Amino acid sequence: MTRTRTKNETKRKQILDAATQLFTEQGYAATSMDLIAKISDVSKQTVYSHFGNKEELFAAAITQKCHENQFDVLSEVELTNPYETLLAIAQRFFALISSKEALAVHRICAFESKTYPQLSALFYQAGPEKLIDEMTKLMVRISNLAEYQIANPNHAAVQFVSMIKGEAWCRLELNLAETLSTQEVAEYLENSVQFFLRGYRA
Amino acid sequence: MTRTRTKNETKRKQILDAATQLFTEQGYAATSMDLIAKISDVSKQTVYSHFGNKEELFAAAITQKCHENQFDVLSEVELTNPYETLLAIAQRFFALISSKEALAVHRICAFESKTYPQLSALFYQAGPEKLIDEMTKLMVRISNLAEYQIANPNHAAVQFVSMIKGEAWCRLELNLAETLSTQEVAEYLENSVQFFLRGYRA
DNA sequence: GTCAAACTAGACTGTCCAGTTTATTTTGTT
DNA sequence: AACAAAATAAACTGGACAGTCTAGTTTGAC
Repeated sequence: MTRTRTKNETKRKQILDAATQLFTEQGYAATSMDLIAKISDVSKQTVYSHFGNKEELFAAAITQKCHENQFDVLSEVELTNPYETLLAIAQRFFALISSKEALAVHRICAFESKTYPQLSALFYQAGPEKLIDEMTKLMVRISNLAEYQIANPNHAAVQFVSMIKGEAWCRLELNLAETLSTQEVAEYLENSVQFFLRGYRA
Repeated sequence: MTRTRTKNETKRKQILDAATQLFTEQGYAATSMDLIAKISDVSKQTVYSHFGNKEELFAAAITQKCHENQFDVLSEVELTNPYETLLAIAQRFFALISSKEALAVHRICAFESKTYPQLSALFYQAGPEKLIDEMTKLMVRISNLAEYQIANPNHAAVQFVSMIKGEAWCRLELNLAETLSTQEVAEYLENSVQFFLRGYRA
């Protein structure tokens, strides 16, 4: 019977949290293992004991972030008023993708996609793909209403999501968002939902 | 009269080309000045003589790339057939943003936007902003046709451009484009242009 | 209470790299 | 042809950093 002692799960979490924050904020190359150890208030050796090397830690950190921040399921929403429903979805979705965290993870996944294709695939599956799938189902349901006619629900889902992201998101990703007024965004979202429903009215 | 000798413009271009390629492919941190010198077939000292330091060279390289790859002016296109016109624009635009080069520049500008906000601003002005401006003018012209009614041409331009980018571009930016069939993309673009015109029909 | 494994602190190795220095060669202008 | 600046080659400096090693401390399972 060999004595065993489990590694401290709290410390693991501290390391992972610090790593996630630093990697997403500063990128892979610019983040040092020494700093991660310091910020997580743990010795460097402990970092290496929990995660074999920098690459492993990076993968673990990004993977964790992808699994948080999932967009809530929306297949069971009411559809009595498609405009109100879609507008609410649009607003929640825009808020999610505008968050500092989501933007940072997206930036780093895109940037490191050559070096870490598994991570960008993971990001895609946990984020855009999942959302498009959900939205496609919703489009089918809208199409079943008498007033609307959607020949290709998948295309419609992509069109809706892309439109909602819009150019505002492009500015956000480039860190040029000082000029972004909530008023303008709200108007754009309303206009877009109206336009979308008009385009698919039977 | 002091003797002068101009720096070799050819060498400057060699350096800038190598730097652009390496920076966009590998990022700022991962690209060394030694490698840039080697690839541009020039001594390291010459690199430092033409561009004072790494940051300057990086800025010069990205700036250059932003000024190439401009989307051609489209304000003078024919409008006898809006569908054909918009479809042609959609196809050209999608081809441009799908190019390896454009994707690489976008990735690095987004990633380094904290460190080099001037560069992401430059990218935005030379790319998205310019295009939206042109498209807005086009939307005004479409709205002047009897069959169409566009209350907010700017929103319409953003909607059109965002939709065309669509989800395919998201996959491309994440380097997940193996699954991208030209057939599917073509269908999506046609469907989107039709949908767009339907939504803004008077 | 014992013991092995988790943890700590910090020194250390080897590598990479930005930027400089030096000594020499090339080249364009006068 | 003369000369000053441009270019080259290669060594060098100093700092950062991934990963290892050592020596000692804490802790939890038995």
